[in-house]
Amino acid sequence: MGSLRQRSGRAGRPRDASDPGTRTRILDAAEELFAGGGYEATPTAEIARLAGVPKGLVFHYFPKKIDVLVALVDERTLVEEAPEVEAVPGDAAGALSRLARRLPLSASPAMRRILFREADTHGSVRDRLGRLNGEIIRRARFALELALPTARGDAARLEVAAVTFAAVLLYQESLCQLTGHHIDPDAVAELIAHALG
Amino acid sequence: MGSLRQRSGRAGRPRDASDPGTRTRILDAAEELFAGGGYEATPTAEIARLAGVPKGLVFHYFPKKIDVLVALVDERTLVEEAPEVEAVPGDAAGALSRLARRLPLSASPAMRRILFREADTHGSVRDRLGRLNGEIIRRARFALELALPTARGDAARLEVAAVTFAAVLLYQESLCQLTGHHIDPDAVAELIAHALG
Amino acid sequence: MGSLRQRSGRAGRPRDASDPGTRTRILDAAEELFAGGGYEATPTAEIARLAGVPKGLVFHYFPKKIDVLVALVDERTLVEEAPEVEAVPGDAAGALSRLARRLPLSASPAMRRILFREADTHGSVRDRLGRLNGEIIRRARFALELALPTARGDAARLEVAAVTFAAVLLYQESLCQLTGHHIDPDAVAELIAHALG
Amino acid sequence: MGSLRQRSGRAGRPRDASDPGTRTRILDAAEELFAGGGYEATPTAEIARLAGVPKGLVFHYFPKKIDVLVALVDERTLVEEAPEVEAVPGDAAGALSRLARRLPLSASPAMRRILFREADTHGSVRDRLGRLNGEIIRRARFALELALPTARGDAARLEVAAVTFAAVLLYQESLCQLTGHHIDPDAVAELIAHALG
DNA sequence: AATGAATGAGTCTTCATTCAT
DNA sequence: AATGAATGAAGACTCATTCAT
Repeated sequence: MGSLRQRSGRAGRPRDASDPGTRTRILDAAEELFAGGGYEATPTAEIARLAGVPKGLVFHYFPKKIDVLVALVDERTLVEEAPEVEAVPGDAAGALSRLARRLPLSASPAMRRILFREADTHGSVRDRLGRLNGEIIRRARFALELALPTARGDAARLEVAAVTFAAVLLYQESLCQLTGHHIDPDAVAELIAHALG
Repeated sequence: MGSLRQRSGRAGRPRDASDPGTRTRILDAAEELFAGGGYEATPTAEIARLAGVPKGLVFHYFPKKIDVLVALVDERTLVEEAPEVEAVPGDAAGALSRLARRLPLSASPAMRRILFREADTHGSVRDRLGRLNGEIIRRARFALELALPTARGDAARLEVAAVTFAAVLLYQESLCQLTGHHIDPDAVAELIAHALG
Repeated sequence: MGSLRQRSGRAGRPRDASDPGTRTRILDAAEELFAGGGYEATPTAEIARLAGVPKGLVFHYFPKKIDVLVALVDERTLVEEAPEVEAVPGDAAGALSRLARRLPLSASPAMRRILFREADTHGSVRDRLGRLNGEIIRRARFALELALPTARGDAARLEVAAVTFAAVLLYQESLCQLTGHHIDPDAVAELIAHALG
Repeated sequence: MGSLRQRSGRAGRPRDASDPGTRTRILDAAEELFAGGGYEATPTAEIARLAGVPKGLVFHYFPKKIDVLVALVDERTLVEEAPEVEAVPGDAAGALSRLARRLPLSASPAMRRILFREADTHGSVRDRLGRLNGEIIRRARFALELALPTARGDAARLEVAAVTFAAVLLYQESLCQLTGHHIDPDAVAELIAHALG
């Protein structure tokens, strides 16, 4: 909150070089508000106010309110091109930790909260979350396979390890925020590595 | 205009022996609807319709809509009196699995989904979720200590194991529903036991 | 249920030259209705109907119903800049009568009725009424002092005269309406002048 | 407030000697609440709660809510049998002052506030207020005629004096409450006597 | 593209009133 | 007479959405 520039000027103002553009400002505002109070609880008028644009303009860029959420999810939770996994054979914990730090999410913490919160009610958000989770699992599995060539035999356990780690990675913030209990991905990585080692 | 409101009213029907009671029917309906579409998206009128009671009666029992949610959380997510943990020394996986099957939650899956979904926006729900999580962590830790007397030395790792397992337990349904990826508590129990063993 | 609310909207008609403006029309309607049936007994929908605007527009200009009353009191019961009191020495009755005709109230009779009726329950209205009364008392006292320089010695009686006259002025309409008994400010002015003369 | 006995017992309880009776307790509660917040703003449920009786019982005694107000006005604002006016010839001020102290109103201050507040909207209340005012005017006129036999010639001025004094008497509390300005009936009596003297 | 007044369906909530017990 | 659950009409207020300018 308070991070967005307020724009009090009227129409026709020349675009400032540092002006991120109206559409972007609207999305910035929506991201902040959806993460804070949730999609349902955020009136479009509030988005407009925080973005510093007139109410009607939001509907110029996003004909329906849901389009704002869809755009946010589409544009701000990209699954990045798979970076190479640097796996040192034998160092499963390190491989997972590195994965954690390169989450294939260009998503801000705010976007991650939005993903969880709205997945329940909005199919497109749920799809995106599912795909993200799948991608993380895939990479965790791959990292573990690289780090522990000998463990390949126990595919089932490896899968469980990958799924568990993915869950921890994606949910860590929600977990902390909702339950008040911290969970440290690195420690979990270490635990899992031990289980497989 | 300016005159007195004229209103008509009628009294209720006799209570059937198998009737669980109006208040219970309202809570049943609310549980179903909140779990399905969420608290915000569920009009009180819808609760009344599903419960088979007139709209006004919902407010007779629950003066504010939020009171329905609070009652649900208060009455249907009880942390049960700690049952004895049956821990066979050496069998950490079994101890955790048994814990999973005796979740100190009298909560239905629906209630668990409600807990997560609404914890974000409703403090009292969040409190309850935090307490539940804390309780599960405590019991998991205790179960592990009983099952693995020798592991007591590594308190930190034990804690990570407990926290991870609690997260999996509480979130399993949300995880599955939101991401489409199943996570099997028993397999995770086995994984964790291996890590500590 | 659980889906997004679909709504339809339409935009407003062009403004006629003789159109006093929507906000003004709403206030006009509210003034009439509040004076007639009272604030509590007037639904906002009724205000909208009389003003010829859709229900929602009332809330566009006045977010809460009470804001309509407050705006009415703020904007339509102005205490005018003190006009000169024309006092002919010796003519106290005339001075008071002239004061009566220049009540420092731009308030219509309707607004005066509203002031009394709602002062009971709405602090801001009560404040305004108190200030008006104070102003009238002040002017009545001043007028009497100018008209009766010799009476200045008896300050207490002059004060009682001013207070009584102010009460009659402010309440005359309510008195008549509520009790059915007319009270003529000029006659009271004459009576009071006699008492001081 | 707090002056009414709370009755928590159930039906069939023997009537205590000091028990004023259910009907009376309901009226007591209503008087307090109507004077405090007004008739419209007082739910019948609130009356029942303050009276310490179940909601349904209010409607047993008073089938419609308005009947409570009507009963209050009928039974608690009696115009007393005219007491003799003690008028000392020549002492008009004293005659009026004595009248003020024997207001032909057995009404409590609370009832007087109710009379004014609800007269606007409820015909029967307005009637009663009109009759009271008429009675006070009549007595004031009579008192003045007795005290100032010589003033009889000026009937019009005497009438104005009576009307003004009646207004002050009836409205004194409302005036003070609404405007914050005190008005002293004795001082007004003195003023009026001077005008006629 | 920009603006904000206009629209009205929908939501929560209140409350007088009835009636079986 | 006593009790409180039951009923539903009405009212305040919200908000996505449209459109003239």
